[in-house]
Amino acid sequence: MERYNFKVIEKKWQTFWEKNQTFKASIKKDKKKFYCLEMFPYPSGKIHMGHVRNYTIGDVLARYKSMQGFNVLHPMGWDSFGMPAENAARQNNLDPKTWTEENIKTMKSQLKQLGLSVDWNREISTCSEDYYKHQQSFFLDLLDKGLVYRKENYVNWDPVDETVLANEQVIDGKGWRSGAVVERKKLNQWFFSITKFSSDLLDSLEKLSKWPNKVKVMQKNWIGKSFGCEVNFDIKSSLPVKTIKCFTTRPDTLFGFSFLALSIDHPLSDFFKKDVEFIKFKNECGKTGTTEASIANAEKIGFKTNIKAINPLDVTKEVPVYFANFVLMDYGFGAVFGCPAHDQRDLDFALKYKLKVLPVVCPPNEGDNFKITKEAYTGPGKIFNSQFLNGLNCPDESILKTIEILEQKKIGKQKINFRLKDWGVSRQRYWGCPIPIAYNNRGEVVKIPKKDLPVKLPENIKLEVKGNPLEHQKNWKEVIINGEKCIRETDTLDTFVDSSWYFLRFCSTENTNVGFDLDDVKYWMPVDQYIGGVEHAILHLLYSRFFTRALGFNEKNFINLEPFEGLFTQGMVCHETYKDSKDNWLSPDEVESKDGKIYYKKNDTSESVKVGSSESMSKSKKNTIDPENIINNYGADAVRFFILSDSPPEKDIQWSEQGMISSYKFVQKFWSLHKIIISLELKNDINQSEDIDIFTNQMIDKITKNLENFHYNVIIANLHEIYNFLSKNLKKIDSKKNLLSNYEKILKIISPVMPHLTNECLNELNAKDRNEWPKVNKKFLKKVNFDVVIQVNGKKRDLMNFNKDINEQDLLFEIKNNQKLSKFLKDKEIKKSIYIKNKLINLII
RNA sequence: GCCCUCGUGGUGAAAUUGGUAGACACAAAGGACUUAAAAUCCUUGCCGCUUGCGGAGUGCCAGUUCGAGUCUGGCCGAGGGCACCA
Repeated sequence: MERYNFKVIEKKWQTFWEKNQTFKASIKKDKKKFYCLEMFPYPSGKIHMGHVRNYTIGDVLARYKSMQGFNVLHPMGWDSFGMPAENAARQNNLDPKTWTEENIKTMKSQLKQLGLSVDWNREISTCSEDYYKHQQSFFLDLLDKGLVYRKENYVNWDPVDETVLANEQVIDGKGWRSGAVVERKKLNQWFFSITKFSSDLLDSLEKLSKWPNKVKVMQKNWIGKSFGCEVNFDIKSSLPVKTIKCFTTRPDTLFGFSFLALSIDHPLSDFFKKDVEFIKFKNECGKTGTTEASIANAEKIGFKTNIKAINPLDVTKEVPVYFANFVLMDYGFGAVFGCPAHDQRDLDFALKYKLKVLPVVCPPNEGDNFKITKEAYTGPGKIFNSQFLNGLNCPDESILKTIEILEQKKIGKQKINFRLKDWGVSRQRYWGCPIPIAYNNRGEVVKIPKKDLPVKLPENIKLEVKGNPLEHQKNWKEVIINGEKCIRETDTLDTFVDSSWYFLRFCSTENTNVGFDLDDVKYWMPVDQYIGGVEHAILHLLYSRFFTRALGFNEKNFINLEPFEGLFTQGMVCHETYKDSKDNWLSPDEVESKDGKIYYKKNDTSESVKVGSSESMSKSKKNTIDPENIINNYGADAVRFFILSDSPPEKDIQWSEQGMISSYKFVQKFWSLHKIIISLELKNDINQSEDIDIFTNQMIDKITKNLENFHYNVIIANLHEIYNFLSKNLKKIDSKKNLLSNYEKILKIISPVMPHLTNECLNELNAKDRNEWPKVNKKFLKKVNFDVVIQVNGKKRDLMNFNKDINEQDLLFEIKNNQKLSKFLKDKEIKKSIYIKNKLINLII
C-alpha cells in the first residue's frame, strides 16, 4: 500500500493556495463577512507550540466559516517592536532591525508550513515605517482631542545602567542586569487618558456576551469602581492649608475616626521637605521591596505630624495627622481617614501607634459593649456610638444617609472612584515608535507637523551606551520646526500602543495614506472572533477597547467602539520537566524512557532522571518541543490534529510524543482507507441500507455544533469515530455511488482540521465545490427505532428497542413480557411510571 | 485577605433543557498473527459470586426530584486573577 507522503502533498497544496490566492480577502458587500483574528506574534526567533495551538484553532474556524459562505478576513502580522530585539541586538552586536527582520522571515516560513488560510497580502509589521507613521498621526490626533497629556511620574530607575526598568525587570528590588538597588525617580512622561472612559469601559463589558466571563471579571476588577464620597477635613496647624480631602466608601464610620493618614507624596509633604526626621521616614518607606509579597507583608509605619484634623461630624473631636507608607498617592486624594474598628489596615496602624479604637457598627448579635480587639469588623449591623447616625442599618441605609448629611452640611460630596489609572506610554528605549513631539528652548511642547511624519528611528545607532540610545543621537535629536530650533522627544511608545489598533490596519493595508479607511473598517469590523492567550486578558484588550474609543471620540461618523465581538482564550501547551542528579534541567530530547522509567540518554542508562510536574513550555525549564522538527517528522495535518485533540482548547494541553505518533498514524490510516474506498468495486447501484447516510448526517450535525462551540477536542474524537465507522462498515455498503457521495461530505467536514490530506482526497474524487460546508439532510436524523432505557426505581435494568411512536400502554405491555425484567417486577404492583418519549421509562414499584 | 474557575477510571477527557456515566484517545495487562521483534487486530479495566448477574460509583456531607456529574446549601482540595485601592 502506498504511504501518504505528507512532505510532497502538503507542499503541493500550500503552493496551490498561494498561486490561486485562495485566501485573499476583499470587500464583497453582498456577502456576510467574518473577521477571524489571532493575536499576532512577537518575532522572537522561531515559532513555539503555543503559536501552533493558537493559529490552528483560528485556522480551523476561518476555514469552516469560509466553507459556510462567509467572506472571511484572516490576516497575520508581527508585533515587532520591543525590548527583546534591543537586548538580543546588544548581545549579538547587530541592530534590532536586522535581528527582527531575520526572525520574521524564519517564522513566516514556519507558519506557512502549518498550512494556515492566511491572507499574506495583508501582512503588517509594527516596526515598519509604513505602520508606525499612522500611529504617530493618531498620537497627534489624540493630543488634539485632549486625550494625551504629560506629567511627572515615578519610574524604576537603575542607577548603574542609567536606564528605566519595567516592573518585570525588577527582581527583589534590584535591576535584572546590573543587580543595583532600584531607585524611584520622577520623570516627565506621556499619558493616555484612559480613565476618561472608565465608566464606559466598565459598563460596556456587559454587552460582550461572546467573551469569557473570566476575562470580563478580571477587567471589571482592574477598572475597580467604588461608590463613596469625598470628605473635607478641617485641620489645625501652622501651615497655610485649611483642609484635607479624603475619599471614603465608608462615611458612615466617621464617628470612629481616630487618625488621618497621608501619602508621602501628598502635596502637604512639600512643607516637610527639610524635616530631617521626615526625610528619614521617607527613605524608610522607599526600602520596602517592589514585589507583591513584600508590599502585602510590609509593616505599616507612620510619621506623626503636629497637624490635627477635626471630625467634620463632631467638631469637638481632634485626631492626629500622619504620613503613612500604606497610603497611595494615585488613588483617591492620597489621603485616608482612619477608622480602626472597621478596617483591618487602619486597625494594624492604630494598634502600633496606640490610637483610639471606637466601634461604630454593632454586629447583629452584639450589644452596646461590643469591643474590637485584634480583628476589625467589616460586616453588617447597626450604627451606634455615632450621635445622630445611631440606629441606622449598615451598610445600605447608613452610607447613603451619611452622604446626604455631609452634602447638606457642604463638607462632602458623593463620588465614584476608579482604580484604573491613566496609561503611561513613554518608554526610555530605542526599539519602539518615536513619539512625534519636540521641545523648544522654552521647554514647550511642539508637535511634529503631520507632513513631516514619520519621525523615523535613526539607523546604525550605538546600543552599548548607558541609558536610552536615542539620547545620544545628536543629529537626530536636533530639529527645526517652524523656524525654531527644537529637541526631539527621545522616549518611544509602549508597544501596547502598537497592538491597540493593528486590527484596524488589517482592514486597509493597501491604503498607505491613512491608518485605516473608514469604509473598509465599517465593512470588516468588529473582529468577529479574536483568539489568543489569557495573559492579555487585561492590558492588551483593555487598551484596544480604549483606543477605538479614543479614535472615535468626538467623531460623528465612526465604527462600533467595541473592537472584539467574540473572544476566545486558549490554554497553554505543557510538557513534563526533567532534571539530572545535579538539578540541571534536561530537555525532552536528552531523556529516553525504558521499562517505564526515564533515563538520561547521553549517559549510561544507570543515571535516572528526576521527572517533575508538567508545566507550560519554557526555554528556562528546557521542556520545549520545536514545532519545526515535529512538522518535518509528522506533517502539518498530523500536528494540527494532535494539538486540537485531548484537551478542550481553553484548557492547558499536555504535549505527548505518544499522542503525536498516534495522530500521525491516524493520517496514514485514513489515507489507506481512502485508497480502499476509491478503488472499491461495488456492483449494486441501488442503495439497500441507509446506515451510512444516517451516520454521515449525524456527523455533519455533530461536527457543525462542536465547531460553533469550540469543542475542538470532541471534533477529533468525531474524526476517530468516522474512521472507525467506515473501516468497520465498508463491507456492508452496497452502492458505490452512495458511498462516494457520503464520503465526499465526510472529507469536507474533516477539511478545516486537516486541509492538505482532505484536499488531496477530494481531488482524487474529482469533487466539485470543495469549499462548501455540507448541509444536514434532516431526513436521516429522524430515527425510526429507539433504544429505550427501562428503569425500575430509578435504576437501569434493560434496554429495549421500540418504534418511535409506541404509546406508553403498549410499551408497558412489552415490558411485562420481558423475561429479563420479570425478576424485578414479579409479584410487584407498578405504582407509577414516568415515560420520556423515545428515551426512558422509569417504573416505580 | 478579596474575587473567579474547576474537582468524573492509571492519564487526557466525553455526556442537549436533570434522563443509559466514562464517548474518543493515551498508558498498562492478557491474547491472536510472527522463528522473533516491529506493525496490526481482539479482550480486560472498582467490589463480590465468577457463562452471566448483582452491588457500589462523577472530591466529601446533606437537600430537592420518579430520576442528580448536571440544580440548592455547607465543607474539603486544586488552579488562576488582584493585592495596603481607603
